[in-house]
Amino acid sequence: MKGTSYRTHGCGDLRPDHIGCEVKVAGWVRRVRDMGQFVFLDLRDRSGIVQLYAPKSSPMYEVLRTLGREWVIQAEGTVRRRESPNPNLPTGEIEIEVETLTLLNRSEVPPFLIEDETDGLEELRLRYRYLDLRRPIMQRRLELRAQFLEVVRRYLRENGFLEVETPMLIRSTPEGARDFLVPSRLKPGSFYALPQSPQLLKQLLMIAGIDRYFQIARCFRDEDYRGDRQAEFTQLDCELSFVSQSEVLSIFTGLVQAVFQELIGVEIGEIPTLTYAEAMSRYGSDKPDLRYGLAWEEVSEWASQTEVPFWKGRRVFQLHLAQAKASRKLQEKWQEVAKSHGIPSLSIAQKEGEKISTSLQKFFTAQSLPPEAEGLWLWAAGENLPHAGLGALRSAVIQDLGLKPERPWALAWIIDFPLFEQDEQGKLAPAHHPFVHPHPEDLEYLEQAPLKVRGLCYDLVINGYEIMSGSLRCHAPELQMRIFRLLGFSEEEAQDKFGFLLEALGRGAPPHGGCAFGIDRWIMLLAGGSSLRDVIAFPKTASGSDLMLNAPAPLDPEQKAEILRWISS
RNA sequence: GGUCCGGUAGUUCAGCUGGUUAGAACGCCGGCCUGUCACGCCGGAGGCCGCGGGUUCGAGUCCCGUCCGGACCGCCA
Repeated sequence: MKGTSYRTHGCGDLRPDHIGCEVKVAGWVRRVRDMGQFVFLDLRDRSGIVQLYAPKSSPMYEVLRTLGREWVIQAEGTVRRRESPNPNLPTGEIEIEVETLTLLNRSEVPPFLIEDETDGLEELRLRYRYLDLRRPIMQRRLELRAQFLEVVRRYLRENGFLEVETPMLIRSTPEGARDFLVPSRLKPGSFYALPQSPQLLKQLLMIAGIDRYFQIARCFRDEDYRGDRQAEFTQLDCELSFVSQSEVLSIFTGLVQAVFQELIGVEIGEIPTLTYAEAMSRYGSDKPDLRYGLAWEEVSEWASQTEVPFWKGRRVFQLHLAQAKASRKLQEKWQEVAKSHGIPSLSIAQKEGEKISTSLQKFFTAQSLPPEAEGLWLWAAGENLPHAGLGALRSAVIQDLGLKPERPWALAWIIDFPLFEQDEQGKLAPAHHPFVHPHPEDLEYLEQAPLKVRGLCYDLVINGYEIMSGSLRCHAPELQMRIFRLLGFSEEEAQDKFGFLLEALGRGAPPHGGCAFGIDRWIMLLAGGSSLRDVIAFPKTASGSDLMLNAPAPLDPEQKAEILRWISS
């Protein structure tokens, strides 16, 4: 740390090399320990903690012992070797014998411990976020986030990307999440929307010839929040022209490798690719947690040759754990899980040597299974097996048996997502967003069998979290219009909502595609946390309020009246 | 929008089927202590039991409403 008029060193920077030096430090009082004949004081700043010392014979003794926690002080003194070192502290071999002390500011007694292991609950920590962020562990998380941005910027710049900012006040588009709206004063009755993502703007940048773009973009979605979902969140938003899907994946594999390597020293190697169809049938999820090898296997053929009557003519999926044992209670719980996810039949068997215990007793002996196979089996059967149910069962089994991950990090590209899905009313809806380029092999039956059409899109899944999502986009206006028509937009509606895009596509749009990383979530994983709020400096609660600023808040009456005038005209 | 859990000292919590003066630990304040670093020891202060209503002789405890926080479902292209 560079010195200023307030300090010559950071508290945590002092080492035995400094013994004998006259130093000046400034920071917050972490704790005072008055021993009678002398006093110790732990002083904290961002660089760490150093112990101040004053013997009773010094005039500083009386000064130090009366200081309160979190008071801001400046101390001047001589670095000396400790009589009893503390090996748990980087500065544990030295202390500063204080000669001059300046009180820079007092502090109220803090409502919770300003320590890595705090006693404050999250609600309190959010209310006094500036105190929460004073905790070393929180500062390390902010540091990790800053390093992340640094690595990402460097990698992308080295690969020819241009960082471009796009506006926050844009217009609302009909699909997707609910928009946050901003009333316009100069055009009463009209509204801006805050971007859910810079999707269309970055496509326009490609048409502008920017070629390779990125942005650390703040995005806003007015939906309900969760531990891993905030009203505003940060995306690493990227778009490239003149690239194939595999080229996009290869460029961003490099980025992901660089981040893991430089931030946490982990070599992730190549990232395996899984199709959507494989992911769904093996793991029951399009974002499987692949730290666990456990996978469903279709055994319909084998099942039809057994005596089990309700397996005949049905599809049967099997989950086998060679080492595992499940109590009756757990088995009942899994039956509930299966039932609540619409799985028609779940059978469970436990085999040890020649002994087998199963609800299939009547139709089934130990000989029905290969002799060397042991452990726990689950069989889900039905004409129609909802994949989500298989996924929920797999998660439940992993959690309830307390399975240990086979590896700390499991990454995968998931590709070949369907382009469309059906909503509740049976209407066609984009599975991803309406600008995804259909898979060229499936283009011919776009109109005939739209649900079978795959998109040129890809997700990156890390430990069961969707960290990045992207696609190649439609660059031909005719193709984009075909998609809009399938989604039920008339020519006029499409022109009204997306006219600017269709027009731009008709003015020399290059083939292009890109992606967006949810970086809050990714940094959360890298920091080893399970809450987004721990890696965002000033996060909001699950109901979207900021407990420190007390936002959202009612308006002044005059302000409110003015807004209402704009809105209703 | 729905379901569930919680709200008691500065903090984290306990408080049984309703029953005298609502507790503990940490923190805070005062005193003592020659090497602490979660210092130790002695003493003390500290409570609209989230808010409003109801039931009851009597409510922290039961009921209704409301606000706040959390988890989950819906939602989040």
